[in-house]
Amino acid sequence: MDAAGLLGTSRPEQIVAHVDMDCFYAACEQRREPALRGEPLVVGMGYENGATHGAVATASYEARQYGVESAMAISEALERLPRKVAAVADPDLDVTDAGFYRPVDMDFYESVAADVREILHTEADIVREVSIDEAYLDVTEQVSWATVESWAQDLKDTIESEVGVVASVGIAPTMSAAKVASDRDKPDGLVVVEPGTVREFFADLPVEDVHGVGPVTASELAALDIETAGDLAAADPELLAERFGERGREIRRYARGEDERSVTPKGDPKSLSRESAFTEATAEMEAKCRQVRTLADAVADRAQRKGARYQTIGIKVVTPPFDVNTRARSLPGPVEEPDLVRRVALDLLGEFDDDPVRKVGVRVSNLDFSAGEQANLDGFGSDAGTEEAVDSVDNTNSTEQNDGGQVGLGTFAESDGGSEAARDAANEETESGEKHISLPPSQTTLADF
DNA sequence: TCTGGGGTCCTAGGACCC
DNA sequence: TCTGGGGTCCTAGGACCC
Repeated sequence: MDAAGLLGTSRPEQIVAHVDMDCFYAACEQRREPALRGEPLVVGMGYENGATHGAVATASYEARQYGVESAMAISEALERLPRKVAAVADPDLDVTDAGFYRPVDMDFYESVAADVREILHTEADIVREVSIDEAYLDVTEQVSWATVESWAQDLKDTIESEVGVVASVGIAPTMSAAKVASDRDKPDGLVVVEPGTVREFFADLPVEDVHGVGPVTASELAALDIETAGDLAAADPELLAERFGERGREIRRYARGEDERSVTPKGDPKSLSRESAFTEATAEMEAKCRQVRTLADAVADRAQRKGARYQTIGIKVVTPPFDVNTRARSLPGPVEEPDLVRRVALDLLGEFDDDPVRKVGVRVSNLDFSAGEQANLDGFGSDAGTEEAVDSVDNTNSTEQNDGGQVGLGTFAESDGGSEAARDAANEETESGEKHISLPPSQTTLADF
């Protein structure tokens, strides 16, 4: 509609900075435990001190020297880089070729990331956080191409002196180029890609470096003799579209330095989920149910803290060797009802009764953030109508929410007016025998689910 | 190399409606 | 009874990102 939209690329050059913390989890551990600085250090997810299961979340550069990479199984990492204590005890091992292992501590990393974020928001007008350790900044209005490098150096210095972790920064006229630039000279990198040089900058890079090209696409591209970003930039767009759909055109545009995206702050999440793996695959229903209940409660709790109501509840079940199954069920309208998350998740899990399972997850999606405080009132009101939890297992805190004399909340009773009638209607089958449920979207008494 | 946890977007098929 | 075509919503899976 507006001129910028019609003109596309002719919009004035943006100046985009991509800020990427260097092996962030490891850096946080080193900040907390300075003796770990300069040592090979592995931070493991699903890992407990002294154990061998889990996967590498982050490895320090010293640990990477030994071939330890992120996403690698801890067991394999240990083969390449033994634990220091093990090496001390074992005469066959060299203590100098050993390292330290720590479990992930997200709460701590979050607190460090918050400190970094504060600096980013102080130093840039527009910030888009991509993950805990990465963000795009739009600094078009505050610096020029002539001054951006010293601005970036100041930013890096500030982060290091105030927070104690190191960032790499890439500057470019597009987001995709800035991202690659921040990675170019890690650790402690600072790379500026001037306007007009983006395609040239990409040309010799392997296709995997292009945003949106993962292992699967890369090997399919290799079969087409497309191995560098330059090859991709020069490839026939129709051929790519045929092979990869719209994404094919998109990765080609990125490789050519064409990226229309502008930096916008991140909006509300689209889904919330929790998952966790069993130490080894189990077919035992009781164990699976217990896990799903725990995850369902955790997800519902997060949704509540974020003020999100959800219309779809789903599970993920990973069966050996590594088959990912998802099941989901949508409700007539968004709700905030932890008990429902549990019941639906357990119900969906029923399909996998006898299957060995290595991992389960619970997700809510179709989120609605519009409710605000009304969600709490709704949630409370509907609680009264929902009968006791089906499985009466751990009801240790069942006493709290019961009466409490909530007369003071009478003001909203009006808006809840027709609910009881609607409820009754919904719980009966229509005369024709169809199960036609026509609840208004805000209705939360969905006992049938 | 048997593989953690939290997300996003895209695609394809089926149901359903007009 | 058979026939069109378009649109939307839902589910499931896949690829990708960090």
